[in-house]
Amino acid sequence: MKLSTKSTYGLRAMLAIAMKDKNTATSINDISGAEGISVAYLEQLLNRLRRHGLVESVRGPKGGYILSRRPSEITVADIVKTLEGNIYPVHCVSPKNGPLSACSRGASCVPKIVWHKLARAISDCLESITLEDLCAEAIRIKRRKS
Amino acid sequence: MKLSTKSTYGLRAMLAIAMKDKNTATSINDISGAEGISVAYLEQLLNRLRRHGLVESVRGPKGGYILSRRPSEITVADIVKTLEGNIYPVHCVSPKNGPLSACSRGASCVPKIVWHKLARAISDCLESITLEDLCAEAIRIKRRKS
DNA sequence: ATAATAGTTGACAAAAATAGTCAGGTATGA
DNA sequence: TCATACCTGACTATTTTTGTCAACTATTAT
Repeated sequence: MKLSTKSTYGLRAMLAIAMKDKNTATSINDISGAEGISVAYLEQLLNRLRRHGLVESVRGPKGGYILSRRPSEITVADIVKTLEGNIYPVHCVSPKNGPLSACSRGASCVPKIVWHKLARAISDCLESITLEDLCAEAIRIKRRKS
Repeated sequence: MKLSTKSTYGLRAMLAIAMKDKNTATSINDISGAEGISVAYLEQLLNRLRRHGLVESVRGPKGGYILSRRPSEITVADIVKTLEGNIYPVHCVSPKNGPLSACSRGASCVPKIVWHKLARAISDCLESITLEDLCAEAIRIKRRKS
């Protein structure tokens, strides 16, 4: 029941990009320096986020990444789903297994009730938090310090 | 963000034990046959559940396992915590890291807000479901079939 | 007693996932 | 045309998962 570093690093990277002016791209090098994550690993993560349409890249000098939607339109669930592959705690409740999520144990599988509830709880939680929320919190913390 | 088979198998085993009369022990062999899980692996899981006080063992012929508390007093969270080690999606929000869960990133770590909320959502969900609930559901399903 | 049943324990091992690294490539602006 | 910075795929070490196996201990029926 662990999230991998992909999600935690990915969220930190996305937050770093979101905190900048909309027109200013954030380079991997900047993120690496600020967050202490290796450049090569960040490349992998941001590439994935770009292919899933969460960020856009700007090449050349002064290049980097910008959000492809407004911070209020990007949820933590979007980021986690992209980087972990999916968000489901047990594969039998993944939508891939049909709309009624039938696994090999059939419809009378009682434990599946639990995993469905859990999947819903996780989904609801992560979908309720946007990058805008986190930016606001970051600004609040910064202000409190000064 | 995956639960291991330890949790899914473990819950099925616990449910099998809970479905039997309180005074009748359920052997690993029975569970293995009914659930299609290997005897050797079940031994590992039930041992852990016993050491954490969720089941008691009865040795010798007609032996097996019984619940050490009433089904209404055992939650899915108990089982998952025992078998996965803990229930926290990110180690930085584990209580081991102090009451305020300080990680190396300190108190001003904004992403931590997310992981705390997630940990709470998961915990609340799994703590709200008891073995009694699942037994009731199993009986309901069985009745519907006949 | 003793044989059969059934839990106890620790060590071992294959397979998969994680957490990166690395080399070489492409696009862009000064 | 050079420096910056993204792009891509392949590769690898480590850790976790998912078990297996062998030998042992306790209990009951005969």
